[in-house]
Amino acid sequence: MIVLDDRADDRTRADRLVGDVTDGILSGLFAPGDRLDEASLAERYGVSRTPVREALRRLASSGLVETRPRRGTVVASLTPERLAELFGAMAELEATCARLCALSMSPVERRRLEDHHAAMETLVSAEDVDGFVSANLAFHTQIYAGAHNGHLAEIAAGLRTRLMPYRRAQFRMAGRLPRSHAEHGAVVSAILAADAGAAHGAMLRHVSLVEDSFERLALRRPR
Amino acid sequence: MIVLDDRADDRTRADRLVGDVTDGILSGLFAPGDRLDEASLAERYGVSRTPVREALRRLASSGLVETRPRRGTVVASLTPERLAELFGAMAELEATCARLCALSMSPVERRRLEDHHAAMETLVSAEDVDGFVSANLAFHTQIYAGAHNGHLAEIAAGLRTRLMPYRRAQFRMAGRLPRSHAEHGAVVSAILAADAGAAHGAMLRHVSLVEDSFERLALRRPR
DNA sequence: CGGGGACATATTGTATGCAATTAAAGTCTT
DNA sequence: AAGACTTTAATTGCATACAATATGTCCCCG
Repeated sequence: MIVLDDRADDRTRADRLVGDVTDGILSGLFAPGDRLDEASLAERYGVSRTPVREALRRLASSGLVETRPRRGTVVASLTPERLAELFGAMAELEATCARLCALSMSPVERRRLEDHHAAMETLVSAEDVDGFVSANLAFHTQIYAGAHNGHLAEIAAGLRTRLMPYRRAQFRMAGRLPRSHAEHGAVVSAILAADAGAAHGAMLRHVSLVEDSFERLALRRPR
Repeated sequence: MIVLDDRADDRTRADRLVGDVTDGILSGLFAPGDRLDEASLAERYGVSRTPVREALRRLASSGLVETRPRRGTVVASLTPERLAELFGAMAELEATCARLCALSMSPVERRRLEDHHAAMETLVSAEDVDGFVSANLAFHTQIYAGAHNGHLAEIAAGLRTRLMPYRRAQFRMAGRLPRSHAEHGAVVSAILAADAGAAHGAMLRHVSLVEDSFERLALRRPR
């Protein structure tokens, strides 16, 4: 039997739609406030309304879109206040993870974190923004994992993806790379020294500074 | 003209099912590990499979049930490790909120918190467990609100609800009421003194102790 | 007597049709 | 001409039918 492109994996259509629509939102194809009409999405992706509905419901529970009964779904548009809350929550969560890392990371984990941070130095000198962005994600993921609390890690990672679209241009700001790297250094040192308070503070400062740079960006290009 | 309770019932069937099935799980009607078959649920609640599916998906995203593609849905059974993670995450979140309270509660909020705590003294002396449980929820809710971060508050409140069934019997343990009240006292003092570190520590200890008492309970009555 | 495989059954995933509700356009009255 | 009511179009909510897949059973073979 000839199997067309449809049978690549056992993921359901709704699963794939969640990914596709998420990408659409993150890429700007669907802008905040845009109406996500079930029939149009179904046609666009070549499926029926049923899996589209399921995907939209899941996106709603993750906060990427907002659905009101019988009134349809729109891409979530975050008010500046709400956005600040999300950034603040993420900063606190990451700081908490860093604190737990300082307390409970295994020697191997500490070593890997140190190595990873050292390796990022190269990316900074080369001004390899894309490489840094990707390594940065890995760095923070290591922090989540080092907290040894899967649920905290889930929450933090979820928040990070959700805030991704609002952070894209950040690392392209002049001098942001070396600064981020230096801040990472403070976090790593504190964790290696098992200084919980310092790790918390350093991470809180780091993520909050990223937030600041976002806000300056947002002010320059409102809406 | 006559627009009294327009909010009467715009809830969808799926909305109601989420509530019903949640109650069923929390009340023990559906035990962890039980299979939640779409057709049976549809018949039981007198609806079609469509809203049942939607409700199950939402419950899955809240963590109350687990769904695997083409393999159906079962009531989530938390392993002891997973449960410990959830309690740990809640402890950290509440501690973070307490820390933020110490830093940023308004004078009015501090006053209200102090008053509320003082009023709980009466419930302790009277050994009014139900009253204390309810006042306890209000106490922690004030802490969430005092952090001035709606998203953190949402996460913390969600976790608290999810863990509710595992905490029910706790306050009935001998001597738990006065002890909890004393721990609250430490938190309140630290917040009133604007001592962020102490507030964090006191809340972390408080919630972790509650967790301990749960674990002793769970060990005594396994499954 | 045990194991592997084909078949049967049950359950989920998807599509489609209909009903209910909302938002909007148009009409009528004052 | 402005506002309110009626009507109309569009979209969501729900039900049902069909398709695809996992699970359980039975038989055959070793």
